[in-house]
Amino acid sequence: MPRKSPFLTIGEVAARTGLAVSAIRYYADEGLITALRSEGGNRRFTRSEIRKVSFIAISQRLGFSLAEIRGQLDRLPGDRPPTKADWARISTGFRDAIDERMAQLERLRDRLDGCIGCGCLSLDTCAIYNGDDKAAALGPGANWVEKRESDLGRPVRPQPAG
Amino acid sequence: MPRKSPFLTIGEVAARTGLAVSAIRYYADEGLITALRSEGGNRRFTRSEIRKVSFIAISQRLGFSLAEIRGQLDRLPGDRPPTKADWARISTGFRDAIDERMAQLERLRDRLDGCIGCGCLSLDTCAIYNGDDKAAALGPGANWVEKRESDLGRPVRPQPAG
DNA sequence: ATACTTTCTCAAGTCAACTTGAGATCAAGG
DNA sequence: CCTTGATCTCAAGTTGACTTGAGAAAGTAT
Repeated sequence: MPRKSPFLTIGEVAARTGLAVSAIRYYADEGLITALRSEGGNRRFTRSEIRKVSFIAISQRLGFSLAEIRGQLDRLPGDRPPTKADWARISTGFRDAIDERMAQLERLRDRLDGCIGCGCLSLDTCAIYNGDDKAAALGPGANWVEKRESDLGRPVRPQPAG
Repeated sequence: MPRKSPFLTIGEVAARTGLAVSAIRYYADEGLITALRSEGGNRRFTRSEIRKVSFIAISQRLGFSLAEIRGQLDRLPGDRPPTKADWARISTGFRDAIDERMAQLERLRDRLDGCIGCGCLSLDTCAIYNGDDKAAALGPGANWVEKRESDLGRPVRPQPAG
């Protein structure tokens, strides 16, 4: 084990963050975090990189993709270690994102209440599916409120399971 | 185009739900929905299958995986078309799931407020990451509140961008 | 110097949820 | 019957976020 250096090995970063070594390597290769190199060529990380890894892990928990996370990390200074203020700014963005997601769910739930009443669950009329964030362009009205369920015609045979 | 039958072609199901034909086929192959067959071997769907497809699409919007959705769909009767009550029961499950997700986010947000204050974002101490739903087993305290950032030692060279 | 662990580089595999493509067949209007 | 468009099967490709494996080199304790 490496003794005493301001730099951390990939294994240490992995241990500190609880992630797999391969994940850390992946983030470094993707440029999400910065890896320096030892004389022998092994990756070495500054402590501030750990914070970035933490940021990545937490953001993923909130449902952000690595692409989105990259966008946030790009807002950090590239020439100096990020300060508390730098991180706080991004944390605030987090809070906003959470609030937004919650508001979305709340709208969804309200609409759902109506849906439980009507029991429709039809894509074209369902308020959940056709929220304000995405409107599917659909054909003429589908009638999920029982129109005529008789009129059997063509014979059928069950699908061979598989 | 098929004229007048209580059964729908895969293309009609796709058009009604706004999904791709390949997606419908995939769901049928996976057994999430039931496909009957025409004499010639083409898939034929009852109207209630559309509702299932809608259910799948909506559930995915709420962040459920197909595996979870399958679990819900399995609760529907296999021998008869689902009634309004059957669907309402599942819709209620929806509502509960949304409420749960919202509660999770709310806890997250409250914890985040503390984090913005401390500016930590450290995986082992961060309240967001170490929520009540998952506790990472980590080593002895990582000190992200600046311990000693001096003591440079081993030389390093930047990683070849790639 | 030896032994042992860690890390390295690639390449390839995994999983979910589908999509795409090839070549053949079905269905329906004229 | 013929033509056109919809479907069929089966295999393989796609994307995101990694993991796994092989074989070699680095790093550290003794």
